[in-house]
Amino acid sequence: MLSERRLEVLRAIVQDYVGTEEPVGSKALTERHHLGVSPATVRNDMAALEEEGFIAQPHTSAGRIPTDKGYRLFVDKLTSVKPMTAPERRAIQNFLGGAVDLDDVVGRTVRLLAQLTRQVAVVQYPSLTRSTVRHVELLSLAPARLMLVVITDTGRVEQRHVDCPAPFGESALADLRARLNSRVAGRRFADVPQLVQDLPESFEADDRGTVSTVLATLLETLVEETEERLMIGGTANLTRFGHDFPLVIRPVLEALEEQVVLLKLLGEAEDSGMTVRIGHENAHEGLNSTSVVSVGYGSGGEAVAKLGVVGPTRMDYPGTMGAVRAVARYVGQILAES
Amino acid sequence: MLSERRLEVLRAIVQDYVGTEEPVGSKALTERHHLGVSPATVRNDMAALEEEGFIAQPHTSAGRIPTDKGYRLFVDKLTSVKPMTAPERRAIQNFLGGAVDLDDVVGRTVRLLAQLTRQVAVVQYPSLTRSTVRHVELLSLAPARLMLVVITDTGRVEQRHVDCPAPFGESALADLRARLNSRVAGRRFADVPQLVQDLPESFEADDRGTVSTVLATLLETLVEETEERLMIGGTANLTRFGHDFPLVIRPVLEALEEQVVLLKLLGEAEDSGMTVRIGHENAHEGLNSTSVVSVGYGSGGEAVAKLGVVGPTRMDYPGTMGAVRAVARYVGQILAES
DNA sequence: TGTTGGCACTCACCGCGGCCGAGTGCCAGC
DNA sequence: GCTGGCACTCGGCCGCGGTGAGTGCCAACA
Repeated sequence: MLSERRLEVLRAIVQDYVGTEEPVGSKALTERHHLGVSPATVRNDMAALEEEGFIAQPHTSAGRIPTDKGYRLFVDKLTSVKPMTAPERRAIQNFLGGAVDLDDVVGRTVRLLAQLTRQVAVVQYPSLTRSTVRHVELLSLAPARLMLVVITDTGRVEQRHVDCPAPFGESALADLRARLNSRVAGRRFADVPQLVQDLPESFEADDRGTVSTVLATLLETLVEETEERLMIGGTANLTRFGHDFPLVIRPVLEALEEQVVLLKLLGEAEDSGMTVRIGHENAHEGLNSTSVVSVGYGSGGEAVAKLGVVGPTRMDYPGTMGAVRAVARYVGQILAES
Repeated sequence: MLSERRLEVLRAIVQDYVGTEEPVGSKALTERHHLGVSPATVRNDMAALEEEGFIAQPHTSAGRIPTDKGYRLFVDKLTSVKPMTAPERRAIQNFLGGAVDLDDVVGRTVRLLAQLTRQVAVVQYPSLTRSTVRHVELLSLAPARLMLVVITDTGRVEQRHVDCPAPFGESALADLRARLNSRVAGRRFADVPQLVQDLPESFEADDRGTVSTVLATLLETLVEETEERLMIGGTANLTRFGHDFPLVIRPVLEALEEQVVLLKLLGEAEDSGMTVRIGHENAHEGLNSTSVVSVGYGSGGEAVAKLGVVGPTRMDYPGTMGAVRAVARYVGQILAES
């Protein structure tokens, strides 16, 4: 086990490196922190920390920088989330309070988070898994072509075209529309599949193909609708990455463009509580030199979606975690109110 | 006026510089292009071109690079749009053809354009104002509460609640729905107001209030929902900007995050035909070292929105313009079909 | 055993100077 | 008006040594 002082040294190294972006040496450490020991002692401690893999030196004769493992220990044991100041909290509330609709809430949240943390912000739209179907509408566009419109209780409207295997009469259409609505209206998305399962059987043999096609499209729509969307912002902050950034920034930009990657990233985080993934802890290769701080947010006690930031592993963890937590809390409040 | 050969020299300089990203000298020019004259002659021509401000030299003893003015002349007079090859066109069609809804069309278009041009792609959602109405749907939510859904030919769906002054029967609803659609379906938004003007008169006195309310809401939707949205992609391509890119990339990223800036950018372009804005021709300062190639697209002959790419002034103009034009054309087709 | 001062060593960084070569402008000749 | 020749410029590329921050090791000390 590492002694108390050695942990203190690690903490000091992390703090200095995050601040200066340069490898930190033993002498500088003793000067900037009152550790009460001489540089020589610190050197011994550093050697031990390096032995354990918490820090590394980029060149033989240079200072040390924290490794992913070092940051991990720092985040887990050596620091605590830095709370926002009262003015900051007020500013957050004011800014988010001005939102007019869901898109606006998410948009403002992204901008706010990017500004507060000076990093790339990612906000997932609230999950719609608990939404219900308000109405399903079927329109005939051509003899064998229908339009399916699904309206949810959250006011969302989704629309799809359906190419029928066979022409479908107006009366059959009206029939299907009526039966469909009587079954699914007011029901939760998740329940729709079994509610409509046996519907084709009650139709004429000629029409069953079309009915099945319509149902398949409906189910597909619901699945897609519950699929999570997200918004990102603050990509300009990537330019603050460091000197070697041309090489680093590209895979990050590429990863950020792949919503799938980001959704997986957020999905891997814990449902409740804040998650910090550091460097190589991120499964995606392009994000190996970044850290992701994420947390769930929701209108009630339960998280309906997640938000977070992506930044260099060399980031101000306490401050970032504080900002992420605070923003998540206030977004939850706003959602609960609206 | 510049002689024919001097224009040829300018064209060669642009082509070489775009390819190599390095200042091009007189000797290299004569070697790579069969101009039929010696380097000395080319030097004279270059001096003249520099005098006129079409090219410049970064250092006293280096080759020349085109200025914004040089690129402008190149685009206007010295080149033509490079058409896509047949396989490319097929690939575009296949890729866009797989889209399931408007969001998907726009998303695919952005990805496609970014990939084809290897630059940042910007696609504006079809504007409502220039669209036509495909269908208006009315649903009864409660005795005196309706839902109005407007579906446009571009696949966009807008939805509103209507609180009626008086209860409205199902038959009257069906009647209104039918008459409304027979009048406005297929018509442009702009024409809707006079088309429905006298509609209330043909209803029972009791229902006129509701009909008027519905119509008011419909008109309001058409007017109010002109909010333009857009999608961008391919920001990872910004890393191909050049060596000095850390300084250049940041304002570009910042500009791209401001949708207002981009909308203004596209708005400034001509409504029909392709627009190329080179370097300082862009009003926004952050985009002074980029060129923007944009074009309108639409389901019919008329443009309903714009799309384009943002890249370094040193870009392959013929190729980029070809790709932008081709994508716009096929997106228009897809929208018309769906 | 842990801490400290001393000391030799390493090596990235910086500034200097010289060389090289691509590219230029000018000019006289065809 | 084109061409070859020529002197000149100057950015980029070594190779050089000096500098200094930082290290590891060791002997001495509490």
